[in-house]
Amino acid sequence: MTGVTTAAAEPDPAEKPRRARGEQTRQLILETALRLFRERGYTETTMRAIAKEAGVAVGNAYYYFDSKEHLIQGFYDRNQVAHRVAAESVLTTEKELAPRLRGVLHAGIDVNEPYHSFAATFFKSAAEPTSPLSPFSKESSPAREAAIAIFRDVVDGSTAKLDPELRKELPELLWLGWMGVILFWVYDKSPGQRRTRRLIDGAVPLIDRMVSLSRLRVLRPALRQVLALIETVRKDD
Amino acid sequence: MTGVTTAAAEPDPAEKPRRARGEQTRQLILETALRLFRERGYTETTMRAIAKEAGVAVGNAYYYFDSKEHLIQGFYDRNQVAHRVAAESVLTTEKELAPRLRGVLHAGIDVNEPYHSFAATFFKSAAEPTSPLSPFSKESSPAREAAIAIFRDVVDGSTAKLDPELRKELPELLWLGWMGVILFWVYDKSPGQRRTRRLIDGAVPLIDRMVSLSRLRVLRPALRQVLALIETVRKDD
DNA sequence: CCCACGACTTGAACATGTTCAAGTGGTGTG
DNA sequence: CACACCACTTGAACATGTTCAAGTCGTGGG
Repeated sequence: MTGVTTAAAEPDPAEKPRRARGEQTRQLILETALRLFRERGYTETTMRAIAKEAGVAVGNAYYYFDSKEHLIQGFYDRNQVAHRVAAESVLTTEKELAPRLRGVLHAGIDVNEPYHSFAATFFKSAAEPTSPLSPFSKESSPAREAAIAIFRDVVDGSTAKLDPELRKELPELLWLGWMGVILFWVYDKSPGQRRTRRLIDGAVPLIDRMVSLSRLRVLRPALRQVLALIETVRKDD
Repeated sequence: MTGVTTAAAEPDPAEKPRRARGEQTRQLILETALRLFRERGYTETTMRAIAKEAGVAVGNAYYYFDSKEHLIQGFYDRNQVAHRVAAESVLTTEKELAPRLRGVLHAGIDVNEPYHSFAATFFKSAAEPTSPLSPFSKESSPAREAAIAIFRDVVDGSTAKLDPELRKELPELLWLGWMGVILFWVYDKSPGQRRTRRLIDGAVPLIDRMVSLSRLRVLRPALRQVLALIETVRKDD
């Protein structure tokens, strides 16, 4: 917008011949910001505080990040990677669909747990459809794809037998469900967010059962109907 | 919070002995704000502009509304009532579950349609869990109950035969689904939001079918499982 | 070696949501 | 009728995200 460095960030190091110094400052600002967010919360952390703490001018932060919200993207990306790592062990150990899914979901909550108190605060940023932080936005596309890939792994690495059509759609559906869990989690005020844990433990067997049932003859038309709906809705414009 | 008039608003006229003048000013400010929101969008409308246009001081707006976001609650309540009215005709005409539900959902979109462009802008306000504007918040409880009541009407006024347990839970589940539709609608950039219409037309028969199927013996355990999950998750803390 | 370019940095200025101490005026009471 | 109370109103002051014109400085080309 302002002819300034795009927010594409880390996963794209082959852009302009960025001098090393610049990247260093960028990281410094990001680190500082995330630390302050963790320590004081998102709203309570002012851009001035971030700049001061990082030892730069406030305008400098805006040279690297289009807005305060854009700093969250860093958090976003980081957690995505952490989720992948945390899910690793279950995905190599378990072979059945249910425990694989359960493990991945719990791992996701584990990873986010330390940030629950302020995740809620900046969650609103992600909710705005026009925001680049929205999980459905173009800018979030890489992170989204990476997240969906985890669920593809959950499905493909499992022994579950299922309709090929469903198999194709399931990862994205599970990701959507995961978004729902996150939404629930953000609103969850129970101690340790145990309601979210209960939700996961209750929903996984249910999903597992429904996936099994979907092979029943009586349910065949229903399944086709579901898949047709997805198809219809997905078509843009 | 500031010992100031609570935001309970219109549905509670039997509060403090509010002088007529006050209520008048309150309405004036609200009308002006909603008009400007519609004309220029939410973000582009400044509190100063609202005050100026309404011919009052900016501080006066804050005497009646705790924040700019609180002005949205007015919009919220109003649309709730409009939805009820718009749904009336289908609910008296149709007797089958599917068309009743379909009619109510389409009516809801109809009512919101004129505000789509800026609904997205302030949607973020509603998304923040701590915000009184959240559909799950205590403050939204009356509006939420009213909305659920519509869906209770959809179910109870229909000829559909269903498990009594499910019957009890269905209205709230349908409301939750409605929230999902709204979420989809907010993100829907297709012309006239036709994808949302397609979603409704596709999902309603599906729900109808699933409700019917739920009476099948094979699916009995699955239904029980669903209901048990709801029960478990609902328990606070 | 010098210079020009452009990446990088600065901090004051700006826009806007919000607060607050100081009124203003109508009304019920002595 | 005068007074005190209190609902209501005011606008300047404040906090904070964001912008921008003006630097600073290292580096590659002449």
